[in-house]
Amino acid sequence: MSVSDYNPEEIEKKWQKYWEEKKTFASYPYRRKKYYLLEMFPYTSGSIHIGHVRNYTIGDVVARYKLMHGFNVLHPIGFDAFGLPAENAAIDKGIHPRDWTYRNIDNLRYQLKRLGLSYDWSREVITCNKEYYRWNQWFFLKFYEKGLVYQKKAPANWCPTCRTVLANEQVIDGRCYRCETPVVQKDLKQWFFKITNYAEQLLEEIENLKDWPLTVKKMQINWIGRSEGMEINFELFPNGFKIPVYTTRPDTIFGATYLVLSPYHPLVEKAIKDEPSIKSEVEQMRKEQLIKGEVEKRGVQSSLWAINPVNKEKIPIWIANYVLMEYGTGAIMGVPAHDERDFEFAKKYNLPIKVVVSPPENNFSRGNLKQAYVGEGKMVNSDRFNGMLSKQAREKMSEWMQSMGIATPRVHYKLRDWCISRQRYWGTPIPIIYCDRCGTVPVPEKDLPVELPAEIEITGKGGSPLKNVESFVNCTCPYCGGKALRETDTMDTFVDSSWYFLRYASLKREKIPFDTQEVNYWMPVDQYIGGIEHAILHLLYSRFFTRALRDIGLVKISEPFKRLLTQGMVIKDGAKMSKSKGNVVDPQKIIDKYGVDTLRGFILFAAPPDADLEWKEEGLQGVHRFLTRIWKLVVENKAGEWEDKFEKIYLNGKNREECELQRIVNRTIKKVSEDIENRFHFNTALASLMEFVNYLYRYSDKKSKIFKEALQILILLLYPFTPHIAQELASKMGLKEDLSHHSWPEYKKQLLESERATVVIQVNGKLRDKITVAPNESKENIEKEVLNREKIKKYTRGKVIKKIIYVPTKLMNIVVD
RNA sequence: GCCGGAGUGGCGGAACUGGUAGACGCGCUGGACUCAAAAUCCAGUGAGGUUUGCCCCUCGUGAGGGUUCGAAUCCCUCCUCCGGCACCA
Repeated sequence: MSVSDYNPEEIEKKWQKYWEEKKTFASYPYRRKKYYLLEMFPYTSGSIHIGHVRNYTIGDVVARYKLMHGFNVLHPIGFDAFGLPAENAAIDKGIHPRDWTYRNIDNLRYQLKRLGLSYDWSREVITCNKEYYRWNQWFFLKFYEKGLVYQKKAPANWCPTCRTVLANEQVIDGRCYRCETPVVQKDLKQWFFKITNYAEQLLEEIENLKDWPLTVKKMQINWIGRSEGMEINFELFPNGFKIPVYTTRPDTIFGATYLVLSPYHPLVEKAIKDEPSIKSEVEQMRKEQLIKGEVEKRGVQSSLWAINPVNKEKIPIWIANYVLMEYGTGAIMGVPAHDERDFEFAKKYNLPIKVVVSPPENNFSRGNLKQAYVGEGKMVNSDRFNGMLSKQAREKMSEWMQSMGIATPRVHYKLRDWCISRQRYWGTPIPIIYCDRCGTVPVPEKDLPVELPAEIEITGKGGSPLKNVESFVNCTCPYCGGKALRETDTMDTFVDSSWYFLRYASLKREKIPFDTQEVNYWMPVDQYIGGIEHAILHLLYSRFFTRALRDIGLVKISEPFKRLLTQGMVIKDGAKMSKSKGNVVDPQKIIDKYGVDTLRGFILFAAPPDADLEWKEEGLQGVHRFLTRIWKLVVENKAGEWEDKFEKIYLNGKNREECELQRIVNRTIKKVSEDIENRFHFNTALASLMEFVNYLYRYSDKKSKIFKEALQILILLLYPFTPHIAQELASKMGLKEDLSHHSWPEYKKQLLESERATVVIQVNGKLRDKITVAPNESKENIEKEVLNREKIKKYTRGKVIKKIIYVPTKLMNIVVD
């Protein structure tokens, strides 16, 4: 490479080996103040990509920084090893999912180690090991006992050609990703976790997550989707059968001109019986509803009629594709004047539109609306409520309807129960047995784990692959001893990732999922770092799981992740890196060329962690140059032994240059510490280190003791970012200690400011001059001085000085007429 | 449509609570070293104007208004891009 003998590969491998042999990053409970740092574990696909490197590098900086502050840091890693791609590999390449997965894990582990990350490898978790997934089964049984698990029919994506169930991500534009056959929906009996039991808690307690990004919190709030309204009973005419509808606008009930049932509403069967000609129409609508996205509204009028309970009006009952069975009661009152969707529908089918809320402007002609009016206003056409404000009417009418026994207040959520059944092989078997005599029975705890059979043929055809493994399917009922069949679905892999952080936090774990005492010591995770794509599902499921385990008595806490950082994407040529775009950068190649420290340094320097990062090869060279400059600076100027009395640097400044160096050292320590601690702005921290290095290059007396001390500080500050070169240079300077055990330098407040401050002088807010003053100089003295300056006189001559604003040590603004 | 986030030099990005806009890096230009190149080191680098030259002036943070002594930062209106949700009654 050149003059410098900085050889990244050699020193990086050397220190990686050292850390591994010394178990530098092994952690044990109950000592000192704990700090649990976690990055989202990788899915076991092929190899590490730049996104992983970014994620794990950010974490590593924080881990090493916290270690230097004396924290007992828990920093584990593992592998999210169950999932669909393993089965795809089996189909495409004929490799057993298990072999594919373990081969990938070996590769990933090797690559992660080459990144020099400060992991406690002894805590590694691999979710496809039976030692791990048996506890998924155990939790399933516990949840079952608690009534948090139930089974119901639910539609699954079905490809008629492949004769298999597809995951949502395998359905592309309504077609099978493999053969492009249109996907149909098929009702299957599936297992659900009752996450909706926790909907209110999960929503309310979002506000306790003070250190989570606002966007993630907003996304979860929207996802849970709480709404308050009334359930109002309409009556079927003439027999009085009750049809409850849910609305958030009970104030508009006098404007209901029809009633709509979801095509899946139970009453629809009766409607079809009465009027068989609508059957095909209804079936068409049912199909339409299963397709994602908005379709044109359509419906059909049934032969049924309903009575509006407040005015006894007889209104028609329609069946329409825009009403969902899963939300509310599956039936709505149609108020076209005040609901956009009802309006669109009523226009299409010429249904009457009755205004009951008059907007404040109040000049709209009845029956001639261009669009629905959804805002607040004055009640009209609403009997005794006329003239009342709609907001008030909402309360009064609710009370009134309640007192008549026709309505009850209701809260609804968009959040649905979590369907955990997957018709897949490579996942955790659901521990359930179907017995003809005893029915659906859970596998007894003592029989866990229900092991995934090794012998399997995966074809991508048919239903659950486990159905064809007779030795798996056929079993005996644990209660009556008779012949029985096993459940052949496996669990959603989000179950695996909903508690892995608890498993990490426990060293004793053969006979238990985790040690409660240890987990109570380590939890919650103090800092969690990962991609924004997990903002909803993974993070919400983990919050649910933690609460469920709390209620079973296994953990104390409710929130698993105290502080969350969602890192931005890595962009190249204006697009997210992806194989299909062909813009993928292989981290291994970068490491081979520049070393890990350069790669880490660049990723940290190019953008703050929560912003997207633009990949630029040239930027790497800049960071490499920076590291080489440090290398040269230290190697050429180190002298004597590493001196561990850093306080000297605060006291020993004798001449002007030394005093300036002191000041810069102190400012740099402050800047780097605060950038890491408060904001994770590693880019600006590194920028200040670059400025520091540039200054040290210009420093004249490089043989002085104070200069050597400055170099030591530089190395300490550098360590979290580029640990290998920092550790090597420290050792070259004679330090025997591991830098992660060395204390972080502290700055002295009184040495941050210089004896002279530069004050900017403005006239009417425009920069005109600068002046250096003593920091404690009085406003009056500075004023006197400033107003006498020729430059300033030029602007004040002949003008009236109205005001002078002085911001001490920073700025003086002279305001003239 | 609704909810977030972002728009700053040729580029990535700084400016933390309103107080010198453009730190740091890349790129580019010039110089030193060299037979030459690479590497390295030093200097310059928002746009425009003015000047022999240091100087100095004007404009400038997506657009337009406003608040303020002072706005990239706060308020209003709008545009563009990115992400999430999307018939949830």
